[in-house]
Amino acid sequence: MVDDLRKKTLGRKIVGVSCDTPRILKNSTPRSFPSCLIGFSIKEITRRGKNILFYLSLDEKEKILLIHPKMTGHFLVKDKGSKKAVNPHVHLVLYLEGGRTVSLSDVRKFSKVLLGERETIEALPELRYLGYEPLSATLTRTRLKELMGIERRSIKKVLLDQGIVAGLGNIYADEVLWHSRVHPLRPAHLITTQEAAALHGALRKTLTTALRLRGASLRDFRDTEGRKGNYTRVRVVYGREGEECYRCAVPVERIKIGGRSAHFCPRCQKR
DNA sequence: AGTAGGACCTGGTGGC
DNA sequence: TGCCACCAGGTCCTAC
Repeated sequence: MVDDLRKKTLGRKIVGVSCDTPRILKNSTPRSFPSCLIGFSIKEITRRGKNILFYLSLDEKEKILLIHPKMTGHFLVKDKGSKKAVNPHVHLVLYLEGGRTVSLSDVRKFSKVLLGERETIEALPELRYLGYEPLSATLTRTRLKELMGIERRSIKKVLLDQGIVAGLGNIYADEVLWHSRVHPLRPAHLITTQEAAALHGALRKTLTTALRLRGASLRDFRDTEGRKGNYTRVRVVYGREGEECYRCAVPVERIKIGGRSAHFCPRCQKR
């Protein structure tokens, strides 16, 4: 998402803003929000965990627009005169100089939008308490093993905890556990050094592949052109309940862990 | 400390 | 075809 947004919007000035769903604006109103953004240019776009950060500037002034797309939010970028169908789930639009628009589409309206000064945004608990970036060099396999060592919760819950590793969601957590041959209910502190190494490798490989294939789209995700991601081509367990495990042919099972579904192979993922 | 359950929303799917 | 129950990639809150 961020790569696409960077390519298409960096350096452009915001000339208009509209929002039809006040509840997604967590610290402003549809009335105050536009005037806070108009005139600012998009200087940089980054990401921390699942939060997308737009760094904006106008003369000496700087602001950050934080957007968390939650489960179903995604961005669509269009040029003036685009013939693409109007998406009925667009709830926020940034109109850029030159006629380009950046729209936030979200069927379930769970997206979260926050606007503020750099210090305000960076101090927010949703950013401050985030854990390691899974692909950063600082998350070594040794460090991952240490992190797991102090957690008595199930490994699945721990992988989904953004305060430990930031950015993994339900699909990739299941995928990573299958590749690591670790059962999702295994208490995290009981994983072996070898398993931690497998987990570390699977985490890196799964996410790198997912990025290369531009996302999963097992449900709603679309890129900024409205296209689906291709991760389904390499997906191994998520959503394959009842189908044969690719390693041992035993049917994939699905259980609930912390209210979310977990898919795994009961034979090759060790409890 | 950890987890379950509900809340926030809408739409897709499968069963009858 | 229509209706209904159930399910959903995230996170936050309360209650146990």
